[in-house]
Amino acid sequence: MKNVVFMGTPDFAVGTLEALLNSNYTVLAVFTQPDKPKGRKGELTPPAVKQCAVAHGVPVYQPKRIRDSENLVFLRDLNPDVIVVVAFGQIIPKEILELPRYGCVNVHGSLLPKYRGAAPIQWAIIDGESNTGITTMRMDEGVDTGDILLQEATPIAADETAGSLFERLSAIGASLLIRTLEGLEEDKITPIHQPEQSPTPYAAMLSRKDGEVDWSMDGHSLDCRIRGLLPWPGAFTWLDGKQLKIWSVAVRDVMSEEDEKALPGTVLAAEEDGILVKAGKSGILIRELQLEGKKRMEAGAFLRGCSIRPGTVLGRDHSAAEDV
RNA sequence: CGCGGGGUGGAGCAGUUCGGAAGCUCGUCGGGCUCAUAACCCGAAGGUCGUAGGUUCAAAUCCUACUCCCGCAA
Repeated sequence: MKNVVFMGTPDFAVGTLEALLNSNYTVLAVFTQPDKPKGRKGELTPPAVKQCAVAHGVPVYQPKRIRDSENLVFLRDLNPDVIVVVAFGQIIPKEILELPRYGCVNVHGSLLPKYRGAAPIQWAIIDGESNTGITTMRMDEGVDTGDILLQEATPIAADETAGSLFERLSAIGASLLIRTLEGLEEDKITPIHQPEQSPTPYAAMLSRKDGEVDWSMDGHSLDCRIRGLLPWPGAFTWLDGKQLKIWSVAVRDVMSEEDEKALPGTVLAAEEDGILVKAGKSGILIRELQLEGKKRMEAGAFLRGCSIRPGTVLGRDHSAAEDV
């Protein structure tokens, strides 16, 4: 086995592509998503994988629909021994899956069958899992349901964010893929069939809306959720009708009797080390935040310029009533 | 030309509506109180008010252009 076609799109896939480029395998071509408008000005930006491929002089193809028959014809001509797919972002049709001799190998950011779907890394943190990992699998027609080839686990730290976990898993994925290809070649891997049902809900892609904080959730769950949402889409709530982004929190369980009665989202205290907010039946200390139009800053700095009285209620439903 | 907020000593902000002495909460430095302190009291330093131009007797404030940062939308 020598010739590889790579399909991938975001940062997460770049590590694996680089590992392939630095290996004995030959990357015939790279498939990635079309350039998309990005940022405040909507400038057309190429995906991270494209930038990497271009830098290494590998031919890049950006079909809008991988299903279109011309792609199948083209791939047939390339005749790769294997197609490596990492966070590509399009469903690959059966005809392509069956094309290469060794099939299509996918690098997935969870320990399958857990967390099938587009955002496995984030959801593992949101659910408060104590560990997760990388799975390489031979793709079939289902989403992340193919036979498992190799797995490597990594613990989820107490202060883990999706961003930090992404970085780590990206590196693990790169090395695990190379080992997987070598293992396949030497016929040393026994594929393991996945159970029909995943033990976890489908890990759907996150959107900005998922970032709105539900203060009725208890402190620990909220902490996990906020960390799972960082750095994108991020968690936010509302203060006086303005959006307030939350960057860093700590769970606080100890509450006075009076605090027990407070509504979820109520500010219980605002001090140098943070803003204590009622969350579910416990509390959350907001340590780093960012008000709409302002920069990210620590709670102490924020309070020096903008005082928040205890009793203020954060959230959409209360911001309107605040003015009364 | 997508919508909106902002740039004021080292940090975070007020002041701009209605032009007329540069303020607030901290930090820093010096002194005092104290067994002691990040606590308290007294004092000091530190700012071309994003840049350039314009109006005016007078501009942080009004007008024009530019620039940088941020929230939303995609």
